[in-house]
Amino acid sequence: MRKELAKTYSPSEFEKRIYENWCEKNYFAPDADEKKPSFSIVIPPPNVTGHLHMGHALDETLQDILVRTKRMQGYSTLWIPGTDHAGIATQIKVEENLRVNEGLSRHDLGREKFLERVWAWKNQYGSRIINQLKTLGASCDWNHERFTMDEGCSKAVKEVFVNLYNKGLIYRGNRIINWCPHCTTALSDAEVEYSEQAGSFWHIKYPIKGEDGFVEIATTRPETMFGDTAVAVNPNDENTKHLIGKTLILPIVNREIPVVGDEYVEIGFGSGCVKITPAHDPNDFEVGLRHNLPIIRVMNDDATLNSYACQFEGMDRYACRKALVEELDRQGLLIKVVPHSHNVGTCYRCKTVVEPLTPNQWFVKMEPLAKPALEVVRDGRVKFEPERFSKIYINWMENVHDWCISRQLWWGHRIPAFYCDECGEMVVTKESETFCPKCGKKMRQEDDVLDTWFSSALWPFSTMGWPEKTEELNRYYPTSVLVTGYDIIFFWVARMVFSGLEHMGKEPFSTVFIHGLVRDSQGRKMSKSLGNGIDPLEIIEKYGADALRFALATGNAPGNDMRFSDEKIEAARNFANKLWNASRFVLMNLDESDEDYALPSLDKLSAEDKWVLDKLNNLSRTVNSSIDNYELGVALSEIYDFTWDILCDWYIELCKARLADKGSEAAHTAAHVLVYVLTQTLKLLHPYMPFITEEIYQSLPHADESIMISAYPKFDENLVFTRDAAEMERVIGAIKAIRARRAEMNVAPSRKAKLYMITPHRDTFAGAEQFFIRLASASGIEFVDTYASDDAVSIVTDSATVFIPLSDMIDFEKERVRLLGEIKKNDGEIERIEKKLSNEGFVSKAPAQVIEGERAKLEKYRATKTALAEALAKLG
RNA sequence: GGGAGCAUAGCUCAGUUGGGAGAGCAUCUGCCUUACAAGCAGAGGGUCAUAGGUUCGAGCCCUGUUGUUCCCACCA
Repeated sequence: MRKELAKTYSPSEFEKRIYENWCEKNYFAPDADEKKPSFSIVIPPPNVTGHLHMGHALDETLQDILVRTKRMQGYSTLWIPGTDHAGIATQIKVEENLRVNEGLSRHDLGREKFLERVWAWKNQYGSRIINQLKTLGASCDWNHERFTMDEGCSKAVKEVFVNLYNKGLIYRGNRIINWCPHCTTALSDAEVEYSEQAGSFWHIKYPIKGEDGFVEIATTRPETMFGDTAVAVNPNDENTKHLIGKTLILPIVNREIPVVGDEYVEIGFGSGCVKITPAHDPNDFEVGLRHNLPIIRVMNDDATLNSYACQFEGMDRYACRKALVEELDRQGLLIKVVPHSHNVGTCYRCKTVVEPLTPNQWFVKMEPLAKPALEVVRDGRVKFEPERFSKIYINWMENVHDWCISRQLWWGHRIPAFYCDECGEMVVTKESETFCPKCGKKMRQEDDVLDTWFSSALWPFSTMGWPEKTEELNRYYPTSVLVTGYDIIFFWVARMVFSGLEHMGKEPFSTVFIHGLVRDSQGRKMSKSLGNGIDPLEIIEKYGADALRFALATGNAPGNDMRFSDEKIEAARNFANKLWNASRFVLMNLDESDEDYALPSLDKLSAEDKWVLDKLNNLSRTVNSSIDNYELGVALSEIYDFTWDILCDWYIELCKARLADKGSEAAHTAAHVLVYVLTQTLKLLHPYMPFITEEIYQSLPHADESIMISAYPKFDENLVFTRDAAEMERVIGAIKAIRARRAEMNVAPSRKAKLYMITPHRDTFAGAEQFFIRLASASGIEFVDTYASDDAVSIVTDSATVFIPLSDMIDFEKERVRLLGEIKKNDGEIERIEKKLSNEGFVSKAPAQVIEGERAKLEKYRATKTALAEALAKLG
C-alpha cells in the first residue's frame, strides 16, 4: 500500500521524519564497497559555539548538493562534519558570560578553572549548530564528527608543530606584530582589517641640539613619540640631507635622538622628516633594524601608556594623544594640525584599532612553504572554481609574510614548547611534560596558544586520523573538493594547501569551489549590528529546508554575492508546491494494484510521450554536465524549467485526454510514462531538494528503498527521439498561436471553437495532423471536423496554418492591423537572412551547420510570409 | 599604489567553447479549465554602461572611458 500525499505541501510535517529515517538507515556513511570510486569533502568547521547563519546555509547546501549527487552516481562519499574551537571568539563569549553573570574576569578564575568553564560551555552549545545543520538536510557522516580540539586533532597539531620546529620552519622572535589591546593578544596579518578613518597630521617641532632651529615632524600618532629613537630623512633629499648626523631633543621627554638617512622617507612628502618609532610601527621597525636603533615600547598590553610616557603614564592611547597635543601646544611646539583620513588596522573580531607591537611571538616561516603551495595552483593541481580566485590566492601567497601563530589566549592548543626557569633552556616536544635536558628541572610550558587557523589548516587530514597512516587517509585523501566563501581564502584555504603539501606530501583537495556572501534584500552584508540578518531556521520553519536550499542554489553565478529576499524564497516554495501538486495528479491516476511502473515498450509510446522522454533525456545530460562543472545553479534552473514548463504545463495537460479513458491501454501507457518521468525528475532534483523528493518518491511505486540511494539519471541512448520531439514542438507552437489569437480576439475561454483545420506548410509536418487534432482537444480546443470554408480566419504559425470560423472573430480591423504587423516583422527577418546569405564572407567562412540553419530559417519565414498574405487576403 | 568583480527588462539576476537575448518578481488582459489561485492562458517591456578594435558575425574576445563594489598594500 502506497503512502498518500497530504493535500497541501507542508514541509514541516515530513522533513524531520525523513531526516531521522535517513540517519537510522545510515545512508550518510561512506560505502564500504572498495570498487566504488571515492568522493570526499571536509566541512568548513563552524565555530563550536556559533549558530547557523545564511553563510553556513549556503555553504552546506552546496556541499550537500555535490555529495548527494556523487552518492547517487555511485561514489562512496565521505563528508566529514565538525566544529572549530574558534579561539578568540569562544573565549570572548565565555568571558563575557562570566562577567555578566558572576562579575568575574578570567584572571579571577585562573587558567585551569577558566578552561573548565569553556569546555562546559562547549559541551552545552557545541551540539547546537550541528543540529541546525541537520535541519538543512546535510548528509554528513555524523558518526565521523570531529572537533579541532579533540584528541586526534590535538595530536596532529603537536606533531605538526614539532615537525615544523625541527625543520626550522617555526621560530620564536620579536618581529613587529599586530596586537589587539581589547582581546590582548597578537594577531596574524590576515586577522587585521583596514578601515578608512578620519584623523589628523600633527606637525610638531623637534628642537635641534646645540642650535636654535628645529625640524618639523608630521605624525598621525603623536602619542608614540615617547618611543621615538630617531628621525629619518632621505639621504638624497637636498632640503634635508644636511640634517643627517645631527641630534634632536625629543620634546617632553628631553631625550636625545639622532637624525638618520634612510630612503624609506619619500622626498617631497610632508616636511621630509619622519619620526622613527620602531616599537610601534612596522616601517619604523624596519628602519630601526637598518640603523640599529633601540626599541622603546611605550604602551602596555591594553594600549595604556607606560612609564616612558612621563606624566602621561597610565592614560589610554587616545586620551594621551589629546593631552599630549595640548601640552605640546602649550609649549609652543605644535605647528599646525591638518585633517587627514587614513587607513587604520582593526581587529577582525572586535574592531578595536590594533597596535603594532614587538613582544616575543612564534612564527611560521612562510617562504619554503609558500613555494610548493604556489606551484600546485599555478600548474592546476589545485583548481579554483571560478578560476579568477586563483589569482587572488597566488597574489597573496607571493607576498605572504611569516605567520604569527602565537596567541595570548587560554582557549586553544597550548604551544608545545617548554622553558626551564632555572637555566633558560627551551624544548619543543610532543610530551605533555618534560624535564630540562641541562639541569633536570621540570620545565614550564609556554603560556601562549596557537592561532585557531593553525589547527584548521590540518583539518583535511587530521580528521582522517593523521598522523597515523589510516585506511581512511588512503582512500579519501586528498579530498575531492573544498567548498567555501571567498572571504576565507587567506585564513584557511591557503594554509590548508601548504599544510597538506608539507605534511601529507599531497595537496588537500583538487578543486576549491568558491561562493560569495549572502546579503540582505538591499545588498547589505548581514550583520549583528545592522540587525538585518535572516535566520535560516526561521526560513526553514516557514518555507521548508528544500525551499531554502533552492533559493540559495539558484539565481546567481559561482563566486558572486547573492541577495536573499522574500520573493526568492517564495518562488522556491511555490516551485515545491507545484511539484507536490503535479505528483498528486500523477498519484490520482495510478492503478493501486499495478506495482510495476516500468517504462512501456517503445512501440506503445505516443508522440508526446516520446517528446517528453526526449526532453528528459536531454535534461539528464545537461544536468550531469552542469553539476560536473560546478554550475549548480544552471543545473537547477534547467530542472525547474523542465518540471514546470515541460512536465506540468504541457505533458500532464496532454496526458489528461488519454487518462480520462480509464482502463484503456492509452491511459495505462500515459500513467506509466508519467510515473517514469516524474520519478526521474525527482531523482535529478533530489540533491537540491532532498526532503520533498523523498516524500513523493515514497508515495510512488519505487524500486529503491530511498531516493537518496537510487541511481542518478543519466543520458540514455535508447531514449533519443529527435524527430518526434521536433514535430511535437511544431504542434505546441500551433496550440500556443491559437491560444494567443483567441486571447487577443477576446474569445471567451468558455466558448469552444467548433472547427479547426490545419494546413501544413511543409511535408515534414504532414504526419502531424492526426495527433494535432487530438492534442487540440486535449488543450481545451474542440475538434469537430475538417473545415474548409472560406469564411474562416487563418492563424499562421511557423509550420502550419490553422483556420478558425469567422464567427469567433470580434474585431476584423484589429486582426488586419495585427496581420500587417506580422508580415512586416516577417519581412524584416527575411531581409536580414537574405542579406546574411548573400554576404560572401559569411557563406565562405561560417560553419556549414550555421549556414544550413540560416537557410532553413529563411525557408520557414518565406512559407510563413505566403501564409500570412493568404490570411490577409481572406479578410478582404 | 596594485588587483579583481559588477554594469543585460521596472526590480533581483541567469546567459562557459562568438551564430539576433532569458527567468523569477512586478505590470496589463482574461480565467475557480477537478493536481496546483503558492495556480492557468495571453500580453507589454531591453541600442545587453560607453567609445573604439578583432571577426562574415560580438552581451560574450581585445583596448580605452565612466560608474560602482570588493580585495591586497599602506606615504609618516
